Amino acid sequence: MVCTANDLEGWKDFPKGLRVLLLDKDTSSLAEIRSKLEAMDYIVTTFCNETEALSAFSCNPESFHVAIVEVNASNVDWVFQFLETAKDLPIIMTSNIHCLNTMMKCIALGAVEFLRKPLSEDKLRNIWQHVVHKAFNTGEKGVSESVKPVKESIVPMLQPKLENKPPKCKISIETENASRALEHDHEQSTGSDKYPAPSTPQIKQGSRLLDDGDCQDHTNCLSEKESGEHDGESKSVETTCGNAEDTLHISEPQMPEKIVVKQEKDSADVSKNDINLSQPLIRDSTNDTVCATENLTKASGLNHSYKSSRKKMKVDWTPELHKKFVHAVEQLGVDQAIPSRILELMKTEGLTRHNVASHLQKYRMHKRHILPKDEDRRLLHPRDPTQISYYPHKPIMAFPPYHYNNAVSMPSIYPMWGQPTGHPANIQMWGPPSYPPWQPSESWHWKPSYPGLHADAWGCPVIPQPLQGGYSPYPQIASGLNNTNGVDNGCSMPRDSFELHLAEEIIDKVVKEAMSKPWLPLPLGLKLPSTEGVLAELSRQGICNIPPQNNGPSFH
DNA sequence: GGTGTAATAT
DNA sequence: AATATTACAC
Repeated sequence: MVCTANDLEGWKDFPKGLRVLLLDKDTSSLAEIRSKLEAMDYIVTTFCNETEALSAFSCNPESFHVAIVEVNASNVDWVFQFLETAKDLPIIMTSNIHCLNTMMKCIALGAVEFLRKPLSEDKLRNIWQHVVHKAFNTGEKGVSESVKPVKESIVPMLQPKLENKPPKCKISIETENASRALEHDHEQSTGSDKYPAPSTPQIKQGSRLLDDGDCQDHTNCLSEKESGEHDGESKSVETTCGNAEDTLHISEPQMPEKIVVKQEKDSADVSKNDINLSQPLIRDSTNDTVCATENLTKASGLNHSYKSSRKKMKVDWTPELHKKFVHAVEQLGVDQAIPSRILELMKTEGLTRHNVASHLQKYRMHKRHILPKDEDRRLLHPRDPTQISYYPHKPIMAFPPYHYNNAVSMPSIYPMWGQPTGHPANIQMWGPPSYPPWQPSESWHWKPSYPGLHADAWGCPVIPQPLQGGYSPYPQIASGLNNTNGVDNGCSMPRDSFELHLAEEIIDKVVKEAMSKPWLPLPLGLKLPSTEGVLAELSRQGICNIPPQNNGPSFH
């Protein structure tokens, strides 16, 4: 075959660079089509002469991924011959004439589509789909092992439309148009349900032979509305991939990461073989069917359930996906980390801006709730773990410092998760991997370990607690001093951690100085706890009477 | 129309 | 509980 599934796997900007053989007697038509194709970044080789075209193809069949061949009264025989010769090449016929017999014969001989002139840009844009179709439907030898299950799943996906026998969706792989075609069919209830979109992978070409010959009707189901970005992303995963380049989803690292749709219940029903669990997951909260796909996924291949199945896909923010997210945020920097940009960087199929926004919101909230405290503590607490630790059970520096105006490269400090082989439930995805798992609720809504202590209300250390366990408020230190889990977190400190270390020592000195000499003004950077905070805290601890003179350290 | 946030729904 | 959705302000 000219283009195999394996070829497509490494094709990053697909369908850009698609090599098109274009044959047309009419030079003006030729030029017009060529310019349209080239505008789509297709590589076009034009021919006015059949012989030249044939010889060019014969000399190097690999030069072309797809052909667009004009049929006219004079070259019909040649066309038939060409179709026989180039069976593996997806050949699209075009013509001004409208002879059903000719069309049927072309199709029967393997032409993938018959387009009536003039060719619209949409029609031309979607010629890549035939390449994909051929790549995936050219016989077992031409299909890579990894793709076979996917390919096999396509048939039951599409067959119900023809045979009215609803299968259970396990995996689907589809092109943009395939899903859009379904959507189109469903929403518009056109009478063409029997036929898959002509520009999409099809079960059998014979179905097209049943057509009345009006290619226009089913030539291209990608309407303008569909090809444009419409605001369906919040409701449908499928609709988020706006352009063709983004919509070829073949299992391949270079391709944008795919998302798996799974059902929350009944997951046992799902063929485990069909699901790549390392992929991000999207759960269809509507019908709870797990569907894994190499690309856009929907929970059911059934037309009747399509609408419901495409309602709400919950994104499962797996560690990998979250890592990707974090990486994107880091790349952009805090200032630039907005949902749309993050989404771009993440290059994750099926993920919508809304998904990212939602996650970003959560992410920011978490940072905001956790980190300011950390920052405060970092500023105000002695570093020496032998001295003070209010949070003996929790590594409060689960996150690196978060600066709104100066992004810190988190992964460089704390490689997020770092559990490539899945994510046990107890892994705290928002924290570094080298700490004992927290209860998620604790990580989200930090509460002091000791109910009596409200460190938030206290701007400075006032009630020293003996250090328990090996944890310090400063994970680097804790793990460096007491590396209980074998992860060398302390050594993974970034280059500037040395400066950080020095800064902390200085701060320690300042804090100690301030505590030992409470009569002196507080140095910059240290602030007093509010009176309300002090009183509230004292009252929480059952201290209602404040003696005129305090023993021990005091800021008053 | 995108973004951020909080509240609310699923 | 996690995520999506919504409403609102900017």
